[in-house]
Amino acid sequence: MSRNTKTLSRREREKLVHESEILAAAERVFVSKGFDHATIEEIAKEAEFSVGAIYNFFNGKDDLREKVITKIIEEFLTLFQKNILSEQNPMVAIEALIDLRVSHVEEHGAFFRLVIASQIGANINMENALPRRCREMYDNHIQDIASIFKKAMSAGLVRKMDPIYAALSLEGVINAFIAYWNRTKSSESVEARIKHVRQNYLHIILKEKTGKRERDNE
Amino acid sequence: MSRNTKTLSRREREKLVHESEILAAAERVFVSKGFDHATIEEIAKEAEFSVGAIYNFFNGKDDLREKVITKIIEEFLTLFQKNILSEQNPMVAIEALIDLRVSHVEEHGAFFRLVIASQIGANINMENALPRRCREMYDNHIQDIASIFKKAMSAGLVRKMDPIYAALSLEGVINAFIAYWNRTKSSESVEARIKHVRQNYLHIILKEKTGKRERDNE
Amino acid sequence: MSRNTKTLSRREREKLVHESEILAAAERVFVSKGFDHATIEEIAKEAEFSVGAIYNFFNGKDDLREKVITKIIEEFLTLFQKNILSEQNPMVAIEALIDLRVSHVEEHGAFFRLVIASQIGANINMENALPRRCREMYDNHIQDIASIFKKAMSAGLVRKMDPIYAALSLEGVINAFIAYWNRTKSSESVEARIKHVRQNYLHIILKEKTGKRERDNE
Amino acid sequence: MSRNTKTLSRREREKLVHESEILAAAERVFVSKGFDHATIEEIAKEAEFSVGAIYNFFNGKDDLREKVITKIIEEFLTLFQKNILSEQNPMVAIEALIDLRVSHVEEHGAFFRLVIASQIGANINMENALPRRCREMYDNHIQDIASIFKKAMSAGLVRKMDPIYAALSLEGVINAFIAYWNRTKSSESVEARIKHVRQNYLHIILKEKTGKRERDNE
DNA sequence: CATGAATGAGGTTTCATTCAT
DNA sequence: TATGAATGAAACCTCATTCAT
Repeated sequence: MSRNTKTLSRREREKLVHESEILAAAERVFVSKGFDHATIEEIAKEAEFSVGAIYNFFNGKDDLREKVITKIIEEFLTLFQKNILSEQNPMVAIEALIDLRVSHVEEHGAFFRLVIASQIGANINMENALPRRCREMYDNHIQDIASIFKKAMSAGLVRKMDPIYAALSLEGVINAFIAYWNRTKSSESVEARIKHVRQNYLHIILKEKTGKRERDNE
Repeated sequence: MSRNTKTLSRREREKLVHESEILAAAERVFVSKGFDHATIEEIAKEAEFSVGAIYNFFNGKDDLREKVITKIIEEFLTLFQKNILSEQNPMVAIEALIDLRVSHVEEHGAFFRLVIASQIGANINMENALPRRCREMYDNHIQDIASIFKKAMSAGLVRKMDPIYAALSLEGVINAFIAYWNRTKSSESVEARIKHVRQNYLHIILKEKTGKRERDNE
Repeated sequence: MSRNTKTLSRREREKLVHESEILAAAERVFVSKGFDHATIEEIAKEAEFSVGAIYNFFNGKDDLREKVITKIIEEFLTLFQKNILSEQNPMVAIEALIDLRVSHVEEHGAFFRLVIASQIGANINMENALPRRCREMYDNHIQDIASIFKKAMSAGLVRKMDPIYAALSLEGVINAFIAYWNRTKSSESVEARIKHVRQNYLHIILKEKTGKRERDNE
Repeated sequence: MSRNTKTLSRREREKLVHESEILAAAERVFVSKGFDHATIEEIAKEAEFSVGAIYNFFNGKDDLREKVITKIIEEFLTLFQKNILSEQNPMVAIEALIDLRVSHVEEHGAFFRLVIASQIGANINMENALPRRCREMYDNHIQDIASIFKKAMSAGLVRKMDPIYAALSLEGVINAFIAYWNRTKSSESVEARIKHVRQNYLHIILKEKTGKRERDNE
């Protein structure tokens, strides 16, 4: 904390670089093979390190798995906090969130696949579960979204409902759409996908004022 | 077909019973451990059979996995076709579907955990994927839900949108809620849960006629 | 011994028939799969009996193996004793032996494949070896052939050499030729094959009298 | 090719040594137990490695089996090509071949037992068969022997016959003798054995010139 | 006797982890 | 630190044999 990146020795800097190279390689392998079918050897090959090197940086496969998940979530949440939480206008924030989620999954399929899939398996057994810290971060994230919705409801922009469920709904809808696009191997652009979310979910929950929205959909 | 159940010999009948006992045991183990962490030995123990017996019924672990998933999906879809598809009134059908999904997951957590988790992992690699047949069945199921929505839209009961996305939304919302309840280890009753889905999603997509709906929510 | 086939009860007669059906089925499976890759289940299926039935007739796979080998050898030796040993003229006997060996392998590939292959593996370890009794029978057989050669040598028909090695040579040459025909999937007639043995081995060991033999070869 | 043995690192050199140690151990176990009764565990123990190590070098038992056979054949054929094929005088070459075969089997029983047994079992089913490459090598080997015989025949040293069958005969005779010595647990010296082959087969096929040969035999 | 489902010992194979160099 | 060969526990799977019906 007190020492920033600039004060790190070459050794320390290289170590960080190597660590993140391994994490990136592990992510690729995890995503393509699934956690349990990924092997350390393959990760090592992908990272262009030796098997032993992996163990110099991480305490085994499980640790690697947790760190990969944590890294992906943290990256997403950093973007979320920077771009969405800071936004004052709740509707703009919600639109930006949809944007972020859809494009993030596009260039970073791992988030959806690993994190959400892990979360679904959560509370099954320890081995498959998300790291506790990630679950907490994710719960906070849902709370954050909920508070955006609350603000939008207070402003009369969105129909009244339990903000938590509103947040969950948005998550669920986006996940279902993404799964559908994956399943059908759809090749729509990110923009087209975002439009689908807007027209088929977001507009629905908006408070109608003029009936304009509905015409918009057609 | 020409020989119905009554004409099966005791041997044949017992074999069918044993097969379904093994499937049930495998489902329990798969659900509690996840596919990859479940072992044939544990499944055998759970089923109160020997390891070898499992292999008299199924062609290895992967076959067992596919058969379990298929069985669960088929059971769900049978209920769906019997109780929901036959329903003429689209709104009643949608309510019944929510009912079915929430209560099915309650007493049969496997559906959600295994099937949905598999589906999400689908298109990653073959080993984790849903059997092709199940994917087709699931896609048909989505189409069925979509056609219910279409009917509801034609009747002016639900806001206009792409019926496929409406179906996906419903799926996604229910999944997200269920995941949330799992995560928070919520112990709400099935009725309470169904009510959440109604108030926080279903009512939203209904076409407002009198403004009655919104008052309902509070 | 004192009761011949005619005095056997239907039960006993059927038992013998079944036993020999199983032996024949086992031979077919052993020949096509090799001893170790043959399974009792497959033999049972081939014999159109249940697995359990096999065990009513034989004391397990190993017993079955020994009985199959013994049966094949005995059948061959019965033919040998009837057709060759009784022959007074040694050259006729030798020709007849070549005839028998080549045509026997043709219609009964098992002899060559199982017995000879077993014999080669002999004295390696008990499990692969020929049953002791078969080895003794085979050794006697070699002695019998040797005595035919001895007679032929005494009569000045065949060049002088150790009769045992002469017998072994004949066996070896025939085996090598058969292996070659198998390898090249030759489809020559039995007659052509017999002619090969005559021209390329038998004529060679004959004592030349007139030089006629050699012209014969071309 | 560009890096010769001398440029291999210690690691690489050790790996090659270990690989050949495993091959040698596997050969010993295969020879004493037969392919199907040999276990990886026993091979590992014999090689003084762990079970897993075997799999670092070979792709399973079958691969190991093929590599062992290939190695033995190649070693034999290398000796054959160096010592026999280069020999100009065909009679010297044939004598040297008998020498090589008899002494090779003596100190390397594997050649006879594994390779010949495999070859005999060949065309039964894939699992027992020789690797295709070995079969081709063996066929070439037979051709090589045949061409030596052809030369000897052209030189008027050996009676005229089909050179291929002459080669096969030599193989068959040697194999039959070896099998006999195995069966009778003969403890004759290599020299004595070679003499048997000469007197009881080789001399027979020589073209008589002076009648000297025949006197030689007695 | 006939049946064939059930058994479980024994084999094969994988792969996370260690450790000497 | 980096390497990658070696390890061995743990999983999968087969099939000879048994035994209740």
